[in-house]
Amino acid sequence: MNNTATFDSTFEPALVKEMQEFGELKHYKEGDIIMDYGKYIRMMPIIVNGNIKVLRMDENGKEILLYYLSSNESCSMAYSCCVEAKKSEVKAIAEDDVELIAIPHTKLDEWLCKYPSWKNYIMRSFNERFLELLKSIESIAFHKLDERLISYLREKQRLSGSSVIKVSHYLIADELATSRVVVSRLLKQLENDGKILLYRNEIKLLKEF
Amino acid sequence: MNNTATFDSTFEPALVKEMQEFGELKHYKEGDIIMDYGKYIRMMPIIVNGNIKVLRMDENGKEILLYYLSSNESCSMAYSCCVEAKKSEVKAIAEDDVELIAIPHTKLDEWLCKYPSWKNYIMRSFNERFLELLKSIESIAFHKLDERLISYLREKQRLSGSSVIKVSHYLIADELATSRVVVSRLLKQLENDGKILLYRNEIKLLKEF
DNA sequence: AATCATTTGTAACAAAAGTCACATAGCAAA
DNA sequence: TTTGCTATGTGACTTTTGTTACAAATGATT
Repeated sequence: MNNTATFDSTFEPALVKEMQEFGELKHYKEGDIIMDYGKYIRMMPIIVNGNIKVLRMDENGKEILLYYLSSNESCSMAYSCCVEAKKSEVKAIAEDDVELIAIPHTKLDEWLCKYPSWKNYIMRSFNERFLELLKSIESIAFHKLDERLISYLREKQRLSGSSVIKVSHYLIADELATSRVVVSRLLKQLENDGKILLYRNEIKLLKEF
Repeated sequence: MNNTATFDSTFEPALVKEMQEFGELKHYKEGDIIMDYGKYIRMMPIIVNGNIKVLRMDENGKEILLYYLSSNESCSMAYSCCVEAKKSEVKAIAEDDVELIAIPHTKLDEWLCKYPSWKNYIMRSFNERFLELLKSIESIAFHKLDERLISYLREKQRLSGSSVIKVSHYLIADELATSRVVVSRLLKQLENDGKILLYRNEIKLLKEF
């Protein structure tokens, strides 16, 4: 394993060394399913680069986007699942090409007491994920679809670093837990307002957006 | 401190002893604010008996119910906030009379390495709270108000152990993040369907509910 | 009993979101 | 070029939710 440059400032040298020794560097391509509902989780991922989207499905198969994980972040859900040997309640998909370090669950506990920086990282991670879920709840409970759609597009822009977003209206509808027709309608409204341009599988955000 | 009978099966004797020594038993009356937005959190609560409701407010002051905490449970949010010396992002109110043990933040870390049962408790707590939030998201995103209202009433029934629920339509509307008129309308529908009986500040759930 | 604050009921309407049906456009493989 | 699949556009309609306004009921307090 290499590519841990960014970790050097976060973790103690001895921990970085252990991470290099016991962590396994994994690669995923865009669209790969990294974690799925009901699967046991045996390792905790720390993302080196790329973005992961985390989804939740209801009884009827409808999925909603919970949050994204980016470089240096980790899924705290995975952590507590590992420690407790639980099955996953969420699905994780590579949003683009992803490189991550898989930490075997046997080490998670050990490091918690051994390295303060690890404990802090885990706690910060729990807190961040908790806040992401709160943000998600706020978004659904307090904001109308047009606002949620705009937030969604901004988030995509932030993650990809580009104003050209490659998605179909169907995917957006899925991730916002609504229907395609509604999304098309709202997007067309944004286009009429001069905020965006619509193409097949592509949305271009203008300066006015 | 006494009243830790239920903890004996969960925690090592030595830990129970430490909890008795360092934990502070606190009492709250129904409606007391146990934790508020922006306040620093310096102790982690473990509930001995009673129920606590945890709320989240948006920018405009509207609040939504996140979940309830009952006996033996704890707010994992408080834990990570303690460790990181963060301000609270949520509000906690005593749903009925509450007794809790306040663990000072200095002990949290120490016990994590010292007592496996403590670490397990904390991890389970994180996981449970995470799942509560997922449930909350599912409820808002996938279910219509009539279904959410029914779940709400059932939860109240479960917590109070009674089929007679003492709340105003206003409170329900607040906690479900909707308006009073809508709640009254849906409740009246349930009454017409022979599922409940409506009184002032009181809802009686019938067998048919 | 009269007063008052609070809660609940309800009509009427507006806005938001969901659904159905079908047309059209874009792209790629045969 | 034709075929076919997928994506998008849009009208028409329904359902759900939100809003406003006001009436009536309830319970506590003078």
